[in-house]
Amino acid sequence: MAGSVALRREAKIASIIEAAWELAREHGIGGLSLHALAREVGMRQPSLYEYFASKHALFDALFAAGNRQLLERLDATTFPHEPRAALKRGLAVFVEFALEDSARSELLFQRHIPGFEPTRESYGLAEEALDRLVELMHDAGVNEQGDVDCLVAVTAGLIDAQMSNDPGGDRWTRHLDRLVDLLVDDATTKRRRSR
Amino acid sequence: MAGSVALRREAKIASIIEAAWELAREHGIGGLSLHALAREVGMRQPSLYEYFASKHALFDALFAAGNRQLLERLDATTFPHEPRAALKRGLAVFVEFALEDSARSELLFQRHIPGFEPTRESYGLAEEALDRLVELMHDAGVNEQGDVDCLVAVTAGLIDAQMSNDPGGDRWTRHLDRLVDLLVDDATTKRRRSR
DNA sequence: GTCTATAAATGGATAGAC
DNA sequence: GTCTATCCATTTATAGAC
Repeated sequence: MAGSVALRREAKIASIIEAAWELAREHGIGGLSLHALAREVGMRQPSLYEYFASKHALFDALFAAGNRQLLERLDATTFPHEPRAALKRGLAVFVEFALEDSARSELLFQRHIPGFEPTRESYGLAEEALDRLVELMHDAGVNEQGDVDCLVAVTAGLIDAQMSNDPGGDRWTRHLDRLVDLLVDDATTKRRRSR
Repeated sequence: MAGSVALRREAKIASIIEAAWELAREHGIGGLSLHALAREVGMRQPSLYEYFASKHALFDALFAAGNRQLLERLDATTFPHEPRAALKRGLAVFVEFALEDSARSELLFQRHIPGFEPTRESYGLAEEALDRLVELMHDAGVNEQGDVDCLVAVTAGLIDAQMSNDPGGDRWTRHLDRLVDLLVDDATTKRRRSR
C-alpha cells in the first residue's frame, strides 16, 4: 500500500496525457489549451499545475510519450531477414506511425510549437528511434551519411505530402519501396565509389 | 493627377506588406501581430483596417505576393536547352527561393496558419508556379503523375530537412541533382513500362 | 489536491471623434 | 484616413481558501 498514492498519481498523469492527445487530434497540437484539457479530465485549469509545472512540461511529456510509442511500435515489428526488406519494413512502420496521428507527428517531427524545445532526456528517445532506422540502413549497405540523409529526407517528404494533401490515402506513400530501391541501389553500387 | 490618390494607397499597401515580411522573418509568420505591424509602419493598429479588411486578408495578400515573387524568379531564370538540365535548374531555383526566407515558405508551402485558406485568386498563382515546374518535368520525359509526385515530394523533403536542421547549409540540398537523375532515369527507362 | 478568483498579457476587431 | 478608447475573447500562470 506504500506506493498506492504514487500509483494513483501516475495513473492520473497518464489519463491527462491521453486526454491531451485526444484534444490535439481535434484542434491540432498548437490549439491545445489547458482550460479545455482540464475540463476533459474533470478538473479546473489551475489543478493541472499539480501534475505539470508548465505547459511546456506537458508538451515535453507528450513528446516523450509519443517517441516511446514509436519505439514500442518498432519493438513489436518482426523484420524480414533480408536487410533491404527489413529496411523497407522499418520505414513503412515509420510512415504508418506518422500518418495515423497528425497531431502527434506535428509535435514529434515538425517544429510547430512556439518556444518548445524537448528536454535532453526526451530528445534522447527521439534519437533512439532514429538510430533504429539508421541501423536498418547500415544493414542494407547504406553507410555514407549523405545517403542516409537522402533516405530520411525522401521518407519525410512522402509523409509530408501525403499528410498535407491526401490524409488517409496512399498517393505518395505507395512509392516508398520503389524510392528505397532506387536510393539503396545507387548507394551500394560500385560505380559511386569511383567518384 | 487623377490616380495619385490610388497610387499613394497602393504604395502604402506595398510598404505594409514589406514590413509584414520583415516582422514575419523575425517572429515567424504565426507570430505576426497587427499591433506590431502597425507600429512598424508608423500607424496604430486600427488604421490597418483601412487597407486590409481582416488579418486573413493580409495573409492572403502576403500569400499572393510571395507566389508572385516565385513566378518572377522563374521568369528571370535562363534555362539550359537540355531538358533534364533545365529541370535541375528549375528545381534548384525553387529550392533557393524556399530556403532564403523561411517565414515566406511557412506561409506559401506549409499549412501553418490556424484558419487561413488563400482565396481562389491567390491560390491560382501558387498553381501557376507549380505548373511551371511540372512542365519542366514533362519536357524531361517525366509524364506519369506518380513520377511527378515523387519529384515534388523529394524536392520538398530536401528543403524541409535543410530548413529545419541546417538552415544556410547544403547538407541535404546538395543531393538534389543526384536524386533528380535517379528519378528521371527511372521514370524514363523502358523497363518500367513493362510493369 | 482541488477549488475560486484573479492577475497579466496578447491580440483581433469595432465605434466614433476628428 | 487616422486616431483614442474600448470590447471581447483567449490563455498561461499564481495566490490563497478549503
